Amino acid sequence: MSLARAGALLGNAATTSFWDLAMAKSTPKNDPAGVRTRLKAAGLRSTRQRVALANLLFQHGQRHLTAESLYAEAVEAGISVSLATVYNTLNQFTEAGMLRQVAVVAERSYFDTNAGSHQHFYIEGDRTLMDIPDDMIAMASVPSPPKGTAIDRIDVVIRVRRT
Amino acid sequence: MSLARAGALLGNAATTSFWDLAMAKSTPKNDPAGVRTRLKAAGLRSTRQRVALANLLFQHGQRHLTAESLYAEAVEAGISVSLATVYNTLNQFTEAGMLRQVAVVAERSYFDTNAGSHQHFYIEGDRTLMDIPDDMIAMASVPSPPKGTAIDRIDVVIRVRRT
DNA sequence: CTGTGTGCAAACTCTTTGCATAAGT
DNA sequence: ACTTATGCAAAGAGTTTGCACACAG
Repeated sequence: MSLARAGALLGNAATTSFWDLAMAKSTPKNDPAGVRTRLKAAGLRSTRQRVALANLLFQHGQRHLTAESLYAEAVEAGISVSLATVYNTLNQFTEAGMLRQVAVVAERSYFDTNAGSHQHFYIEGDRTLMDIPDDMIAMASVPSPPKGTAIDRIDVVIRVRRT
Repeated sequence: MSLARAGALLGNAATTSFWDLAMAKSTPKNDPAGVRTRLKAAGLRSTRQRVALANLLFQHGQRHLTAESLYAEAVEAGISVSLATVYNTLNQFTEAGMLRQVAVVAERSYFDTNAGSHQHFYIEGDRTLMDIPDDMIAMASVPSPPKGTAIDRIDVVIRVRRT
């Protein structure tokens, strides 16, 4: 497999986030963030909670979060929403391709507002994720998948600790 | 970063498993598997349960398992052990470097009897892990870690699905 | 003997679900 | 109106912990 192809699999091609798409498309007057438009496109009703959470997620520009952290943010922002709804919403957004779920540690699910294929640093002491700039990582060779299977995606997590 | 160095970080150097070490070292008469010797080296008492589990883990040659699957195996084999002890033992072995914990999905912890640095396929439908042969994967470039941190290890999971 | 390991059940964390109520289209 | 989403609490998975008893060194 060529390096170019391997690079593409790791997301070295420019990634387009949900947010970029939303902004590039129509932004009606009462939908400054384009969130309602985007929800409709995903077949999701624009409920108060979903719009509020989507705004928190994509407007505020936070990139990595857990259900608990988003819930805390919502409470902080005075949004009336239950933790269960936060979980449901994160799962629906993930299913709709607006978020990406990242497995780094067993005890917690991380969601990334950049749904494009890209890779992560995980800072062990901080329980924090950081994006790895696309042009800074590439695979030299990618193994062929086991017979009868096709590659869905490649996840690279570089675990670092404070020195 | 050179390719050679990047390769090493991905575990392209020959990896030596706990089992190989145990076999290479002393194998006393009443310890055909070398497990008791190895436990002592790790500062762990050779209790009936630990020896039995270690034998299941390293003698039988199973590579990837969860706490539940090891517990099921133990019950099957007629070993009297509790699920809590299986969890404790897996964690102790991991801490001692005899096992490696792999994060692939949020809902389950996988343990790998190959504690050396190497990478994995994850077959999504099957919830199954497969090792990637060391010489089949390499990074072309590895980003420098964030300031004030050092790379602990790099995990690559290639998610595949059946076609 | 002495101290560590084990078993059990209960606790805990994270996440999902059931059902009545609320709200979007 | 009609249907889907929400909130709450309860259930559920996976994992850890506390304490009395068992056992290895």
